[in-house]
Amino acid sequence: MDELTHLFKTLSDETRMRILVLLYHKELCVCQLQGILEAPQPKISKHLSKLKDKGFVKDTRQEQFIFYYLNKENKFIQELLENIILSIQDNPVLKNDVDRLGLSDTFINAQKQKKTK
Amino acid sequence: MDELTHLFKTLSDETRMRILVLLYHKELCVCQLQGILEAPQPKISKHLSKLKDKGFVKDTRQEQFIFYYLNKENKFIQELLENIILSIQDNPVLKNDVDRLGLSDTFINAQKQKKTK
DNA sequence: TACACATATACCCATATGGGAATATAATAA
DNA sequence: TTATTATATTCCCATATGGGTATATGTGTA
Repeated sequence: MDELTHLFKTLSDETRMRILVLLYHKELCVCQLQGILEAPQPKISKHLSKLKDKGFVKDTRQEQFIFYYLNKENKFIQELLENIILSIQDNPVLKNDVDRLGLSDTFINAQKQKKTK
Repeated sequence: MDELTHLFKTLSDETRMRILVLLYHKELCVCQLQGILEAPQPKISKHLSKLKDKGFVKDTRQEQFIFYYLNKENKFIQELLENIILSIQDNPVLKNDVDRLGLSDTFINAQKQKKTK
């Protein structure tokens, strides 16, 4: 029982929902989410930690960055997000976040860009 | 935005979820829910009040009882509950609640039964 | 009217939750 | 090794939430 209610509790936070919608489109590291959502780093990290605990996302380190991505094995969140994406036009906040996804590379710092050249 | 997260917040309580699953099967008054869920009356009333505020349920008075039923116009909750019902075998608590639905008439008091005869 | 029952509300308390600031940890760079 | 960057964690506070008890409101009945 707890599982079901805890699942909804995890979804009942605006920041977490915004993160999930963004990750649905693209895997992102903490600093990218920080930039897109314009939120302090501990805030992002704490929500990611909760999302990971609940099995919504997974993470992988790539050099100095830790990238988060949706846990594809979690069918529930996958389908739910698809439905939310479909109605995203109704939601200015989520729509704007997704628009800002184009900026994501901006938030990977200069060092990284130097290396990849 | 708030709407989406508040919606999940409303679903993230065990008692409310149990009530919704029961109402999916049958409209019920407060005293019947009290009996099935074995919970105090104010607790039931308060959760029903929240479910009503959020547009999940509606109510109608029939003599001294107030019956609650799912708001059929709310497609979201309707579909969500269908999915939960499908997986209800996995959930001992919800399964037991639905089994106890057969007792619902028991919790309508003697006066009512006298009148309807 | 007075009483009984069904339901709603108010009040209080304990706990959970989210956020900010500071700090810790881990990896890379110099 | 030291410094810098990326991320995680800790601590504290304000607020939200759910539950219990008591009480209020509303309806039907004697």
